[in-house]
Amino acid sequence: MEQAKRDGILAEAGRAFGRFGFKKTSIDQIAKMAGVAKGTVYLACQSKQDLFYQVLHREVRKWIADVSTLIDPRVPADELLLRSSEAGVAYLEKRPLLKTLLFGEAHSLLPTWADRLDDLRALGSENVQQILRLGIKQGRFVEDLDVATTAELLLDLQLAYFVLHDRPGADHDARLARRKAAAFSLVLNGLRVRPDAAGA
Amino acid sequence: MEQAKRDGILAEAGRAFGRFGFKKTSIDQIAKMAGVAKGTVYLACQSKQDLFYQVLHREVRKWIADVSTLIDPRVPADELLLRSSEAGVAYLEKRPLLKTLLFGEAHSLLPTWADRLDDLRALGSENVQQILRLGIKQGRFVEDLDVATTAELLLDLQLAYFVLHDRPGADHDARLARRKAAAFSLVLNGLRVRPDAAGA
DNA sequence: CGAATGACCAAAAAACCAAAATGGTCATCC
DNA sequence: GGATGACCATTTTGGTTTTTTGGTCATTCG
Repeated sequence: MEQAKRDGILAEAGRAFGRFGFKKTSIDQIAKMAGVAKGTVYLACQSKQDLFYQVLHREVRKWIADVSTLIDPRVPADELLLRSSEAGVAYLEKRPLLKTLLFGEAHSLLPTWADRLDDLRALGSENVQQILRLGIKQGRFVEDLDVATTAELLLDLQLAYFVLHDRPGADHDARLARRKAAAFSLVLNGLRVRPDAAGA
Repeated sequence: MEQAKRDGILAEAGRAFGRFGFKKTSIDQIAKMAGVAKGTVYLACQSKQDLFYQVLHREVRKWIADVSTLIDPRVPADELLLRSSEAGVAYLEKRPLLKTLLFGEAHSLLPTWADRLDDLRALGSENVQQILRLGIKQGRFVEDLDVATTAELLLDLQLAYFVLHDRPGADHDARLARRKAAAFSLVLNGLRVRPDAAGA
């Protein structure tokens, strides 16, 4: 199938899933939105689930691409970690598709889903890995670091934290700021090679 | 109302909520299990929600009490943090009531619920706070630490992590171990005053 | 007299079922 | 040969009735 048509279908599917969620979106609907017949949609995917996954996969790739533009080897890795974290969250805010789909429905789907989510997570942690490696090269982060594991950890914390604390409230912003500060203090000081005398 | 009767009602309510969840448990059922009439249950609580909250509150207190037995001022606070974290998770495994109720249903209840959950969380973070303060007194943790915020942070991370990763899988244990190691390396190195030359 | 009871009520949930919609296929057509 | 949409088995929906439930309170009991 022609790439342009595939792109169109995936784009419309993304719009639909984003607006109505997985369950409330029908293939007929997507087909109509994309201006093709239902059978054609099934030339671009194996099943509705697969379609959903393809959409998420694209979205995560875009996310990574967006955030990775920040990575400048001349900037200290600590600073990059902070920036990329904020950019990542901002991106999630700006494009609710990922947030909604990743956290809202993804959990309650097929058993195979967990594995695919892991794939997405691994993909999403690539940026953090890059920064970690940069930090090691810069001599700012400890050398004996399980980069892959630590990157996934940081990503999860970022996501978990984001989800855990987006409920509204009066002193919400102040508390969130305190928490962010505490978290970064913890994480960064742990990463720094050796904050002897001068640094603090 | 007599304390023993109140205890009995709360105990049965806990059993019922733990087995069937909040929605699928009826007051009639609890009353029957506790061997009292329905009206009597309402002498021990204001509403079903209140009853649920009282049960959770007790459970959290027991949890704290259980874990706090570990806190021995002669033990290095780093070690205590590790132990209490593992004990806390073990406790959750052993008594699924808390886990189920805190993560399963608590989120989707009344708007007021969020506040009460915060209360419970604050309560649950007391142990961690104690350890943090001990660590500062021992000269092992940095002095300028937002103890309350950091404690809640650590507790949340512990819980979030636990929930996020209890899905089964082949290499589950190995991955979890790696992640735990990475997390503790991050957190502890961040907390330590100054890991100069000797420590590493 | 105060603590405990259970019949009672409005409101919510479950049970039921017919009608509509949905995921997925495939013979047919351009 | 890539695209189509009528077609089918299975779900989901909408509306209705029946049952259960949270909560109350006049009455009873110790």
